Amino acid sequence: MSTTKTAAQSGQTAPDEGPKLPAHEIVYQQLRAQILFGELAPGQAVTIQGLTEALGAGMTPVREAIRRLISDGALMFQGNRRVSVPVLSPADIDELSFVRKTIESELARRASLRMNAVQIARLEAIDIALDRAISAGDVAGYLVQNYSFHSELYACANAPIMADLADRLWLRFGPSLRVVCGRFGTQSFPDRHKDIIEAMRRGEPEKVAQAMEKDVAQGMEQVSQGLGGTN
Amino acid sequence: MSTTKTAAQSGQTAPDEGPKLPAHEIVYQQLRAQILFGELAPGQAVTIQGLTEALGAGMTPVREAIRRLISDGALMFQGNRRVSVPVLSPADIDELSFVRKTIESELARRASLRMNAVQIARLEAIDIALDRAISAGDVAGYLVQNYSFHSELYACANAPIMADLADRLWLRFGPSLRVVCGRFGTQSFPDRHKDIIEAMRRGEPEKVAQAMEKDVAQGMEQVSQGLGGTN
DNA sequence: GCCCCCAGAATATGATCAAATTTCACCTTG
DNA sequence: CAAGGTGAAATTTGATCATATTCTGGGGGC
Repeated sequence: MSTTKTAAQSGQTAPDEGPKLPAHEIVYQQLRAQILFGELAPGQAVTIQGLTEALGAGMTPVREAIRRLISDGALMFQGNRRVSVPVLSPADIDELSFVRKTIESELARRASLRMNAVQIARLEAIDIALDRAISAGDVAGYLVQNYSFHSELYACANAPIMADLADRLWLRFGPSLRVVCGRFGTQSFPDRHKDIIEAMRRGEPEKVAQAMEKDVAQGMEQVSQGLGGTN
Repeated sequence: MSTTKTAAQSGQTAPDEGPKLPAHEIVYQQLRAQILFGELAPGQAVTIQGLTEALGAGMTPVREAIRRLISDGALMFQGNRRVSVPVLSPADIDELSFVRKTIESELARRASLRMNAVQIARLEAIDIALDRAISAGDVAGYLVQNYSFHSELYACANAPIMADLADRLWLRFGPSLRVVCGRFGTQSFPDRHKDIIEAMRRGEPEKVAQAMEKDVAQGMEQVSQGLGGTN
């Protein structure tokens, strides 16, 4: 009768990594990061068994994570039980560009109506880190900081559905963006993030939205150009 | 709708029956239809084991289907491992309305540039069936035909990403739409579908897009009004 | 060159483990 | 004495794993 687990959860405040979140969630986050930041190339095949040993996880969590990512558009169900990273066509990029421009500019508009000085400062800090990554030619760092900038901004918009949609869209062009940056580097940006921050400090939501639309348009244009040659 | 079990091993006499699609896909489609057409109410709890016996399927297919639907926004992961049908807040409806207006009007515009007379006729046939359902007070039929109208239209737009997004959005307000229709009936529509078809025959994409935007706005307004009282 | 057979991977099942909510008895309190 | 709250046990439900089955694709034999 005294065989109950007494030693397990005594006062441990657990320096352990998250014992709280389930395995399929961890696998999902890991795969998501790999796709967002370009560790998986467009067209690359993804197998369940490959991931089970690569991530040291069981089969069921990997299966569920893959299902979610397929639903996100981050992975593609190539008919015959095969799963791969999607390759973007020019038409796909065109669609993504349209949707991103409308949704993300609206998110930026809404965020600008709610952000306080502290939040804007945090955004600026991310942008500075982004500049450092560009100067250093750190492609991975650039991708991470660029995503952080947008993600942090959208988190302030108080619009969970649109923020979720925007997040999903990033998963679709993450691999391709990585390819383009690896091919041509990270320069060639007249940084619109500065415009966004400036307009935010002035309290001009329309200017913020316009700057965001330009930022998105530039980004998608770069992807379009970069993929035009080959692929 | 008592879905009898053992839909998996249908006889080999019918080659159409579906020996090709896996079980988790079937479960996904069934659940998707139940959500879209309001067999599940907002706020209702969804359990894995409940679905396994209700649909006569195994546990793994049900789990994967639920993951996909959570990713679609059709189901909600209520923190402590519980899954339920989301309840829409007014802010949610506002977001959905904005996104639907932009995406679906663009889809309608693109579709109108590509549709031929046969496709338009098919659309009109759906709209006639829709009118019949309204006249008969057939709420389920109304929901099905209304979805068919939009779905068929978007399938002609040659824009898979946006069509996919639109489909996902429908899953979010399907249950609430059902509640509203069950509460107030299906009348009160000055039918914008007629305007869409008319503008399409005339070859006026902008008119088509505008009519679609109004149709969406009316629909979301109705949901907003209908949910205002309770819930 | 075509067909059959085999290997490998994905799908599906059931069992087992862990967690959370619920139930219910017992104690405290008005 | 009755009513309400607290705590642990029990049931319900979700998560994970090991295993069996099925399907796809390719290679060898005819």
